[in-house]
Amino acid sequence: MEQQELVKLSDKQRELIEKLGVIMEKTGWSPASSRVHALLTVADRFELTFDEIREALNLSKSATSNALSFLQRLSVVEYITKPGDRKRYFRITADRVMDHLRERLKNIEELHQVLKEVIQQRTTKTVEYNEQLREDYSFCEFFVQKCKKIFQEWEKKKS
Amino acid sequence: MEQQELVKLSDKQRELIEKLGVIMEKTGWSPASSRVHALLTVADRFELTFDEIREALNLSKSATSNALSFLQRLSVVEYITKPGDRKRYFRITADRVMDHLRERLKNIEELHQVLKEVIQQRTTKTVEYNEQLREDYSFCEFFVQKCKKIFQEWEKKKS
DNA sequence: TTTTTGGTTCTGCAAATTGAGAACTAAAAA
DNA sequence: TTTTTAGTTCTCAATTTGCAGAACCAAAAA
Repeated sequence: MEQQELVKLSDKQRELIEKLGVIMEKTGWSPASSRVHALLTVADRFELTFDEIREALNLSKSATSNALSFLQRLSVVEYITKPGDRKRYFRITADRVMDHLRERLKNIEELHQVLKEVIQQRTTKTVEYNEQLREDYSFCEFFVQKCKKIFQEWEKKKS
Repeated sequence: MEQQELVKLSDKQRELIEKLGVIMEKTGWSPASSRVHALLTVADRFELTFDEIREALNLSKSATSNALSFLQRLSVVEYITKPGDRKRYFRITADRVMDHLRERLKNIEELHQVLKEVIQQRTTKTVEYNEQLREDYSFCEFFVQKCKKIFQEWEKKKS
């Protein structure tokens, strides 16, 4: 019979949750997922239980559960357990920013792939425009390759 | 009294419009905007009038108008006019891929900025996690800086 | 074996988004 | 001056999304 859990948040923390939340919403996450992620990022304890999260953000169980599944599917959040404790402790996965960017790079790789097909099927009459497209295509390639290098370089730097 | 305009699209072109469309929807564009953009990318003529666009995609005037305004606001699409012709000819703006990526980089810069605030307000008790956050922060910085270099390098390469 | 805990899934509603169709507008043409 | 053209804006209906609340479930505790 445990007493009421509580995650105390300062005004500054609440403000940061909103700011971070909006940034992640812009990348396509739902409001609830964005805020759960933000809460785990700013809270004083960085491992929070399901109920602590839902209480701190005033979410329903379903919203909390769905947000957590979503974030876990993206490998942005993981959970640990503690011996003799049935609860899960959710926390931000390390390296999440880099992984997130890697994920977004995939979108550009998709674009690159489709641009190739577009170029292949284009009429040869629009010479200048085709040149433009080829340039976009090469740029995608260049960019993706360079980004991968950036990731590698960073990993080397860390080790 | 001009005859019916027509933008002929092959099956392959229609397929590519859908593929490209989905990719752009993933970045947050509406279905209609994504398809207008895709049409302008794959059509044999790369400058199309309002009515050609709406007819080729079976859109309403309002959907066409809104999609075009949206794309013009992003500077992804522009229009030209021809002497003695009242119609506007819409087309894809050059360098759109790079500009699009630049735009997305801003999101990371925002994240970088907020991470700084998060770090400043964090309890000093979660030593390891704070280290992780600082690393994310530095990585953002590293990445943004490197990306800007990539853009510069590409521009130099072109000229 | 029943109850409690920690969460997931289902149902349904409210709000936001999207786009159709009609009304509108400004400029050019007749 | 009226009509036509080229496009914009308004209104509304149809989806879509996001989440609350309730029902549900499996494992542990009682």
